[in-house]
Formats: sequence, structure tokens, C-alpha cells
Amino acid sequence: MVTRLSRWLIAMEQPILTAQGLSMWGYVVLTALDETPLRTQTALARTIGADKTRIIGVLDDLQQRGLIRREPDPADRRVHLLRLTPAGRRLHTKLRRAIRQEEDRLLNRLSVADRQVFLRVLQALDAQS
Amino acid sequence: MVTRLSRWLIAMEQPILTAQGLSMWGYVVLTALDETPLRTQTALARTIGADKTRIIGVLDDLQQRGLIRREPDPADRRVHLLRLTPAGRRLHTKLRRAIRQEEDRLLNRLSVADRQVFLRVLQALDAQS
DNA sequence: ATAGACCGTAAGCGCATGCATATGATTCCC
DNA sequence: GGGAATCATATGCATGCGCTTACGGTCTAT
Repeated sequence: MVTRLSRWLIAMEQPILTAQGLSMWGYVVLTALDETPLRTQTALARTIGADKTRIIGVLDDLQQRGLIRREPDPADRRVHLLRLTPAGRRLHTKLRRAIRQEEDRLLNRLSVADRQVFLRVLQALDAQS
Repeated sequence: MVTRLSRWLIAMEQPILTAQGLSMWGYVVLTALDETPLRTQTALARTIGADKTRIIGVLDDLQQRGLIRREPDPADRRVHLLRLTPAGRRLHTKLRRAIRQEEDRLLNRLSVADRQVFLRVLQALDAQS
């Protein structure tokens, strides 16, 4: 069930992201930086459950597209601090809205109450993991 | 969200399955055969969203362990019909119970009502995917 | 009888991922 | 000051997976 559901949900999001030339991980990174606006790469990778070595390419790409900024941390020169640019924030907002719309479309056979419960529980489970 | 949730659910199930020397796909196959007791390999693969070429190893393993049976279909000699053995059914029941228990443990901070809604919605979404 | 489709099987290709190693630079602690 | 740890980076290895191709055998429709 999990496998199928995951794949199905991913298949739902994928076209939205692809249309903006963004990868899943790209979107995940933007989301994480939207939630916590300033982070080191290591912290980000840990938070999003990505391999820190593997997200470097993703970050390079996002940076090159002007969606995030990497700044040296004055307090520790080993560190880059990541933040969203205004363009990154705008794109993220747009994508999130589009994905929410698509989710709504897929959930619209549920009652409003059920839907709210489901999303709330998902959020709670996500927060706990 | 999807990625992390999937990973979390998988991380929950994995130790239970590993303890019985079963893979995720192994468990998925047992579940599918429990639900529909007699199926061709192609139908099974389609149902569980697996690649028909990739599940052959899984089926080989399950068969070797006496958990499933492959029988020629008298109506079509190209086809193997798959079914659970009693041992397969017993193992599946045991694993399903253990996984349910673990889910309950993880969901136990939710109200009973919320939990029921959540699982019901998950099921509905799965059915629609 | 023949052509095309299907079944199960084996294997190839490319990609993603988890994990590990190594590097240079930097920081922290003794 | 020196050693160990940490950061970001690059890269290797093994594995899994989606997709594809090919094969021998079988089935269906013409």
C-alpha cells in the first residue's frame, strides 16, 4: 500500500515540478528553507533526510538558478549558510499552491471533515518522524 | 512530505520483516495473495505495482521457502498460477499483526476517531491509485 | 498455417541512493 | 601547539529499480 501510494503521489507532483524544471529534491529543499530560512547544508540535509554529499548538486543547481543563496558563515568559515532568494520564495509559493490544488482535486471525494483530519494527522506524523 | 512519510513507514516495517527474513516486496506479494488467492504473475505484478521481471526473484525465494506455490494453469500453459501455502498464510498473518501493532504504537497519540479516519482515507486513496 | 500477442524468464542500461572514503580548510578542546 | 572533529566537496561501490530487449513456448484470430 505504501509503495503504491507513494508512487501515485509522486506521480501527481512530478509534472508540476517538471514544468518548472525542478526536481523533487529541489522542491524539498525550497520547502525546508521556506520553513527555516537560514541553515547550514549539513543541517538541511539532516532535516530533509538527504545524503549531504548528494544534495550538493541540487544546491548547485538551485543556486545557479538564483533560487537560493549560499553565504559564508562569519562565525565558522567551514560553513555555508543557505537561504531562499525572493525568486526562490516566489517559485516555492507557486509550486506549493499548485500541488495543494492537485491534492485538493484528488481528495475532493472525501468529506471536508475527513480531509482535514487526514491532513492534520499527516502533519502530526511528519512532525514526529 | 511523501518522501519522508514513506521512509518513515518503511523504517517502521523493515525490522519486522527482516526478523522473518522477508523483503518488502516479499511481504507485499504475500499480502496481495492473501487478498486474492489465485493470480497469474503478470496480474500480481500489475496489482502491486512491481515490474514483472523484477519480482521473479522474489517469487523464486518465496516458493523456495514454501510460502507460495506456483502451479501451471491448465487453461493456458504459458501461465503460472500463484497461491499462498498454509505456511505463507500463517507468516503473513503474523507479520500483519506485528506491523499493525507497531502502527498502533506510533499512532497512539492520536484519538481513536482520528486514527480511524486516517486509516480509512489512506485505504480509499490507495484504492483509487 | 501463419502472424501477432502474451507469459515467464534472463539480462542490459542508466539512474538514484545509502554508505563510505578522502581531501583541504577550519574549529574546538586538551 | 597538536590532535581530533567538523564542513563542504568529490567520488567510489553496491544495490535497487524502471524500462527495455530478447527468447522459447503458448495462445488467439485470420
